[in-house]
Amino acid sequence: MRDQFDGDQIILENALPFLLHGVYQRIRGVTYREFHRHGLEITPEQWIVLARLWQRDGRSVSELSESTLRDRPTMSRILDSMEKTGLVARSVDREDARSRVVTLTREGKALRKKLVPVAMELVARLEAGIPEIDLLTTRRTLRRIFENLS
Amino acid sequence: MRDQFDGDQIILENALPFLLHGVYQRIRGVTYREFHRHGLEITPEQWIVLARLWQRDGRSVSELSESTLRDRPTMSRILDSMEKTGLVARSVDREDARSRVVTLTREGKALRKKLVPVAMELVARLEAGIPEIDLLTTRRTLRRIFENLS
DNA sequence: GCGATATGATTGCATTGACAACTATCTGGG
DNA sequence: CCCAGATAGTTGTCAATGCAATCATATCGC
Repeated sequence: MRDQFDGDQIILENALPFLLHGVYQRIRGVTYREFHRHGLEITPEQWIVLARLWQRDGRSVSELSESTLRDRPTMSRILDSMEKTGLVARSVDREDARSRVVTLTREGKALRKKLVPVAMELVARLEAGIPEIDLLTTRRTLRRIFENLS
Repeated sequence: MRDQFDGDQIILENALPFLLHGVYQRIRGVTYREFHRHGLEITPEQWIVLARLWQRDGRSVSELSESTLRDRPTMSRILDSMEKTGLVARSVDREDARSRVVTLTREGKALRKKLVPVAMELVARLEAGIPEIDLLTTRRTLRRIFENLS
């Protein structure tokens, strides 16, 4: 606390929200450019959706929304663009006509082999030289912050 | 690494980029609503700009862009909205006609007394129950990741 | 002093994202 | 069986963001 506020003077450099935003933006930018450098016309947000569908294909929009931490309207539009570029298809759920089943196209499935190695390289790069214990502490702390704000 | 990829199976829950995004989104949302709950019609991004100007008033758009980790077009537009709501004013720099000097209005200055306590409450809430040492490790790790991607 | 180049700022375009409103469909109480 | 309320999804609006392009002004080399 005292490292982020000195009286009513604000020390942004030490503020976790500021750091988190900066680090995430940088990760996102590097990821985006790395995908495109490999000729993969995909955004990091679409990559998350693909990752979920590779785990288990045929999910609803709501389920994708929750499991990727995006709200439903956002997921709906991410799927719009993925449908337009031919990565996924939406069809009406036979058991509930309100619901849509999102499935990977052949192309969406095929991307896995290309994207996963790029993602692994990126993770290796961003974690380089950081002790495993610090990474564990960071994850635990981030999860705790998340819960604190629930 | 192995906690995020199991073969070519992806475990999003352990992926730092995924965690960072989720935590930041939640912080941003809570901050936004907390400001508005107090009748402060301000976005978290505008709050960062104000914090910088409270430290030292009269900065250029570029300087604000760099010190808040936003790109220049983004800063330009954040300033548009802040100018519209009367928080800041832009004027031409006397020493360099390309440059604009951004200054706080009376209202922009006055917000400090209201916003800082709300921000301090938020920081206390998000850090609640987390050992100081873990917060330090987390900050150090985030900075290291940031540098790794430079 | 002039032209090439660099820099500061803005604008255009597309995506992500929050929130509210709306449509379609389902489910439960009577 | 029908209506009220809940749920799934989409659309509208607005702000934040990235990238490319543009415009104005400065600066550097000759």
